[in-house]
Amino acid sequence: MTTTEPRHIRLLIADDEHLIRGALSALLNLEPDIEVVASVDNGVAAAEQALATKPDVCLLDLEMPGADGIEAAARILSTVATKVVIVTRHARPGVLRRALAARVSGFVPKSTPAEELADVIRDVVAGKRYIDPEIAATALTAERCPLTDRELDALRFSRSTMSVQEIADRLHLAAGTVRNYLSSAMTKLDARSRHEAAEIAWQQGWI
Amino acid sequence: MTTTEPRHIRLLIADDEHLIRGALSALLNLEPDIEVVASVDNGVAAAEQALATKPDVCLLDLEMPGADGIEAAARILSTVATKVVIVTRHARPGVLRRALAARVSGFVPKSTPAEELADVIRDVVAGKRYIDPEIAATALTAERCPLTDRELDALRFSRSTMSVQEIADRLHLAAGTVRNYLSSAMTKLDARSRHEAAEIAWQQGWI
DNA sequence: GTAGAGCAGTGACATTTGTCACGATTTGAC
DNA sequence: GTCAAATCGTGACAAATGTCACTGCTCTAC
Repeated sequence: MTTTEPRHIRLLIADDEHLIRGALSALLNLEPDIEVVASVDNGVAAAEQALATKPDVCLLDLEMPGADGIEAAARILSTVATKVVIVTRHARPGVLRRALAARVSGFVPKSTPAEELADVIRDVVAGKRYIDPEIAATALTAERCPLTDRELDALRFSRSTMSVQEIADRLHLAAGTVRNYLSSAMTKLDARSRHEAAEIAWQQGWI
Repeated sequence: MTTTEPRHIRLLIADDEHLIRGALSALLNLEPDIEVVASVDNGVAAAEQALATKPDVCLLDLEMPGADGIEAAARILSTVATKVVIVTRHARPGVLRRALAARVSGFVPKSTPAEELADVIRDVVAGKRYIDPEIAATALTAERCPLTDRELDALRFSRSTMSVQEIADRLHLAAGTVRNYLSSAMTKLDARSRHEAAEIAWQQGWI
C-alpha cells in the first residue's frame, strides 16, 4: 500500500509522572491524525494495555518504577505488532545500545522540541527509525565498556551506600574478591573511589 | 472587585526540558481562560521574561540548571507583582519550607493529575494558596533539621565523590575538623557512611 | 556574667577501603 | 592440548575514613 494520505495513528503513553503524561496526551491529541488510546504509569501496565488496545505506537518513558522503558519495550514487542519510541530525561549512550538491541524504533531525549515529537511518531509508523542525532553521535564516539560482568555487578551496588561486606553478601562472594573487582574497575575508569567509578559507569549507561 | 466571570490569565512557563515545556503549554493553552505568554528553559531567563511580560502567574520547575525554581521565584517576586507556582519531580519536605519562605503561592509535584493544574493556577490567581496535601503532611510530620550549618556544608560536598581532604580545602578547614563534622552528622542521622548521611540529608531537602 | 551552643582544631585509635601479588579454576579459541 | 582471559579467592600492606576525648574561641540567651 503506497497511500500518502495521513493515516490515523493510535498511541499508547507510559510515564510515571501523571502531570507529564497528561501534558503529552494534550500535546499529541492536538495533532489531527494522532489519538491517545491508552495512558499508564508503569512498564507492566504498558505491556498489558499494549496487548489490549493494539496501538500503532507506544511512547515509553525510560525512567519508570518496576519495569523500565526498555524492559517494557522488550515485552511489548515480543507480543504485539507495534512500534516503540523511548523518551528519556538522561540520555546515556549505553542505554541507547540496549534500547536498539530491544528493537526500539525511536529514541528521543526530553530536550527535544515538542513540535518534533509528532513527526517522530509519524516517521516511526511509516517504518522509519528515529534516533536523536546528538545521542547517536555520543554513543558512536563513546568507547565500549571495558568492564567485566562481575565488575559491573559490584559497581551496581556501589551506587547505593552499601559497604563492601554488604555487597559481598549480596553477590555471595568474599569481601576481598569484591574489593578486587572494585579496585580493577576503578583502575580501568581512572576513578579515585568506588563511588566515583560507579558514577562514571552509570553516566555511560553501563549499569 | 467581586467579579465571578473567568478572568484571562497570562502565564509564564519555565522548565529546562523542552519537550515538557511544550507539552505543558499545549495542556494549559487548551483552557479558554489561560494563555502562555512566555516559555523559557532556565531560572535567569524566567526572571528576565517575567519582568518583560508581567504575567499573572509563573509556573517554575524546581530542577533547573543555574538558578533553580526557588531562586528564580525569589528574584521574580522581588521585582514583579505576580504569583509563583513551583512544580517538582522530587518533592522533599525541606524544599517546601524554602519555597514558602520565598513567598511562593503554589507547590505541586509532577505526580499531580494534569487536570488539576489549571485549577491550581486559577486558585493562585484568585489569591489563594495551593500546597500539595501529601507533601504538606510529610513536611509537617518530618522533624526539623538537627544539623548545624557547618555539618551541612560538609555534607553538601559529600554528595559528590570528593575526599575529606578536598572538602577541607574547599571549606578552608583542617581535614580533622571536617571529619568531626561528618562524624557528628552521621551520628545524628544514624548513617553508616558520610555518603549515606549526605543522601539522607538530601532526601529531606536539607542540602 | 555565665552557661550553653556552635565553631575550629589536635592527637590517638580502630575500622574500612584500596592496592598488590599470588594461587586455583573454568571457559572458549586456536 | 595449550593458551589467554575471566573468575574467585587469600593474605599483607598503606591510605583513607570514622570515633573519641579534649582544648580553646565566640556568640547568644537568660
